[in-house]
Amino acid sequence: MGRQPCCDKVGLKKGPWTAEEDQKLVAFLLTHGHCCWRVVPKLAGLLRCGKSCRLRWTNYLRPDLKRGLLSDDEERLVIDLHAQLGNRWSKIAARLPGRTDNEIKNHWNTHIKKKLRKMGIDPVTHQPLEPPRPPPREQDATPPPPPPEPPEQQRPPPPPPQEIEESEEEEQEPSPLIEPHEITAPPPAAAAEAATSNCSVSPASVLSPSCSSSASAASAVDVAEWPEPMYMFGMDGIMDVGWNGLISGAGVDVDVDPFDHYYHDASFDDQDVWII
DNA sequence: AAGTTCGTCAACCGCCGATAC
DNA sequence: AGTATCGGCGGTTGACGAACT
Repeated sequence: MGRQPCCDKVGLKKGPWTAEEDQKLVAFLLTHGHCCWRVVPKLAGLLRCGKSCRLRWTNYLRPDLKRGLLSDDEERLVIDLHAQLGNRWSKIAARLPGRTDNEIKNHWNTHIKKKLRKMGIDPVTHQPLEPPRPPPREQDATPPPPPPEPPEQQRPPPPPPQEIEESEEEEQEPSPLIEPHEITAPPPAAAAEAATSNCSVSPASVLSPSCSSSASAASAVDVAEWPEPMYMFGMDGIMDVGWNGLISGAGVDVDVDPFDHYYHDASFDDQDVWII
């Protein structure tokens, strides 16, 4: 006897999220934290799969996310890490605070790959590209060893010059290019947005590290009791208003840095970086 | 101005390891 | 011990806007 299914996938909405759905999800997670994703959509009043909620939250709604293009420093770091880790985007993302694996993966595929190729570097092996060869003649059909760009998933990551140690005690954590304090004081691009946000909130329930039903029950603001302002702005509003506004709108006590819990336990080691 | 192509990125899909039952 | 689900990951898709013809 296993667990209950995540979702029956019947009658569940797919596709782009609406502002209202975002608001519901954000409000719910900020007040309750996520106990287990399977029940989040139900409790939040969403016709979404829990998986979809998790994805939306981690890739778009998380309050600590930086928006916009990666800086040059971040880009360099991504390239460095990719050379060592290969396509392990989550590991790479764990070392870039405020960035998601999806974002990095997209940026890699759309920007960095091209850049590296232009520079004559193979984005897969990080070695200089071979000079273009004349097309093989028809008769010698035996394909030349390594094809220009074999499917990446079939290749192991390039042999790391020095494999990044992932164990906690041994890991020589390169001090992240972006220090935690820089997240609370985001880069110029985000500064204006952040200016409206003193980031002085942390719903205790959001801090609950795991499925502590007591925490969510004790501090829970019943979904039905969400304050009206929660619904007074659209998704753009969420970003514009800033998290102060969003959180205060959610009726949550505001006396702690809302982002603290994200880096408080950050080891930049594994997926456990983002403790909610 | 209209049509086409290209680039970007949010979201989905399917797989896998961990874990609850 | 075995089974089924959860949560997370990486790959892929498709919608949309920008650039180009």
